[in-house]
Amino acid sequence: MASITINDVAERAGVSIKTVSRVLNGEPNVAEVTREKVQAAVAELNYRPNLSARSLAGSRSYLLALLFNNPSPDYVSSLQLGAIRECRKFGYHLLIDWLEPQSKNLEDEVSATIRSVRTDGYILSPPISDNEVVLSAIEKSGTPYIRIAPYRDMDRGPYINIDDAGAAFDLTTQLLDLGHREIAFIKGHPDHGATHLRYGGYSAALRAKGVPLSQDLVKQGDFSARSGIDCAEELLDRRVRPTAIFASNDEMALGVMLVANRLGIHVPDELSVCGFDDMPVAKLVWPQLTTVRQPTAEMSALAAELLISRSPERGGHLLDFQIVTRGSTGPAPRRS
Amino acid sequence: MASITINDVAERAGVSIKTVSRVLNGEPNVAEVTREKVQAAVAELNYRPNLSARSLAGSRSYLLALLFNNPSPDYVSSLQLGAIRECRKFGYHLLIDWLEPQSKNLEDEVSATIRSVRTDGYILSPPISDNEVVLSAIEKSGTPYIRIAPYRDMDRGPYINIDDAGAAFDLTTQLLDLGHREIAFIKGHPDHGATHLRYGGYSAALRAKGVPLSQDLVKQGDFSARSGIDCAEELLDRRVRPTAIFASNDEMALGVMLVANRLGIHVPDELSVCGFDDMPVAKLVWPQLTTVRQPTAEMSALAAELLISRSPERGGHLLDFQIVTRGSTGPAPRRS
DNA sequence: TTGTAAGCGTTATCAA
DNA sequence: TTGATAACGCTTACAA
Repeated sequence: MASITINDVAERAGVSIKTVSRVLNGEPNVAEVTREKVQAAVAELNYRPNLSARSLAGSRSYLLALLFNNPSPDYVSSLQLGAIRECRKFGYHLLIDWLEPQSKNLEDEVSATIRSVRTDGYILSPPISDNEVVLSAIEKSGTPYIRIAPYRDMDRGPYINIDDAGAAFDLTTQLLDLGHREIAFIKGHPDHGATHLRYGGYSAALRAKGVPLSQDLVKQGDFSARSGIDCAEELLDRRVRPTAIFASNDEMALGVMLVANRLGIHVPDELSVCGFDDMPVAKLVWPQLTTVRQPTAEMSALAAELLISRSPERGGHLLDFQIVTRGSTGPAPRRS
Repeated sequence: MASITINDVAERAGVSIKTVSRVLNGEPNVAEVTREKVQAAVAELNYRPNLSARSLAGSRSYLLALLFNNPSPDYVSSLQLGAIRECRKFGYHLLIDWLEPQSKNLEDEVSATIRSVRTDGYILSPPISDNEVVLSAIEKSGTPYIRIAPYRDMDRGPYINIDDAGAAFDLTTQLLDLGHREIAFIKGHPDHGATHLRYGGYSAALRAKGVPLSQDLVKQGDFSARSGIDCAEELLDRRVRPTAIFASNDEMALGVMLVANRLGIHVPDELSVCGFDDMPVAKLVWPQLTTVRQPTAEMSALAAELLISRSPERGGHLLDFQIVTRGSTGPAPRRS
């Protein structure tokens, strides 16, 4: 049970522990022969350095933390996988925590965590990316962090996002080009930056084509399928229906599809529907959803990579999105 | 930036660091006055013990790890939340890792992780719960572990599950009582214990009522909605259809509902559908799914609690399930 | 290029 | 009931 330590390796290789440490950390100024001897000893003993000891003695903990509070398991899960994959590449491990923004002692919880477990960095996913309490607690600790898809204070620190507004603009324009004029929009949760950016893109596209924006066609959802259902019911259960509904994420679009189905409204002949995110659910519904693919896992992987390489420079990393046209959108029906 | 250590607390309280340590760990033999003095100092300085130091010096790391490889983000996410909640109660933190069972160097990956980051315990979720390589690697390290919903070697160590077979038996019986005789079954991924147990319950129920089990009505899925769609197509796209389909999880049941929808088959009048798990998706489809509710988050919370309290005794903890009857099941249609 | 010695912030040992 | 003092397994100065 007694585990193998750096001393065992040093002894076996016939060098000092400092030299073993050098090899382990890829430091320069080690003779090639010595390096090989040490590596051989490490391999023979199947030695793994103890994380706690490393963390206590040195300046890195080989731990990253992902903070989230997001109603979409698909989205979070995708972020987790991207981060885990990247962590593994570099011998890092991922710690996760669910934060409750409306918790009264959020500040305490966060700062207690920060000071007891010193991770090498935090990945903040929306809506935590814009949470002032969390941000300032982390900043106070001096720990590096990266925000995924933030909305405010863009020059506050490093972040990763896609051009949410541009994507919504493009998709809306595509609907307009198909002849749609009554395009409804279902907004996401107000705490998420994407909500505002996507809505901005939608309204800009209408404006660009000179189509008036009617508040009757804009509904407030919260990114959950449930809210998509509720909003769709309001939008579709009336005399004059929109010819298209742009739900600002796929889960809400699923809700729309379910309602359309139930009401016997044919998609896309009578109603075009599109979503955002290209989550697995987009390919399950029939017809499959026209949506925007964003590289979720790549975003968190990049975040992890930046934190691990210790080069998270202030400023943004903009990744590419892609409009994915599937069967749920089509030409606007002619009004009788 | 220099963080507050146990020395600062000791100085402020006018005691030795050992005494502070005693108070921190709730050890006996500390005078009440002393205890209060120390607690006051801790509060004033807002001191938090350093995890790495604790882990290095002592026998606990205040870290738990959840291992998974599961196609259902809903399920995994629910397990994570249960574990996180419980961890927070006791000042623990949760580390997660995605394992690839078919990876050639799985053994290495697991044992490397185990020996570099010494967690106080592992929570194994299906299908990892039955992975021999992972199990023996953990056992070799002497780290406690708890299996969620395992299938084999039940007396190998502690585990937590529900009576999957019993639940499937009850639900199948309910369908039989509604008059169904042609009840199709969609199996889950073969690596998951639940797959075999649920199928066992289904067939036992048929046997109990003297209804012959037809292999034509049993399809092999993998717990993904996609596979539910594929199996449903095979089952429904034929002259003589089953009158009910029991999908062994909700995601596959969603697939079935989508296909039925597409084919214009009315649920539940022409076809009864039921699922298993009572995931959020069960309430999204229309009609809502009849399913089995299992306390996923409670299962992982219990696992965490047992590991933290260091009392994971060999043997099982059986939690209650509940049949949830909703609109997707009804009396069998009369054959013309 | 290599090694010695001093921490890092806790818990464990053992004596007072 | 308390407190010196020695680990724990590493990294970081600083020498050699």
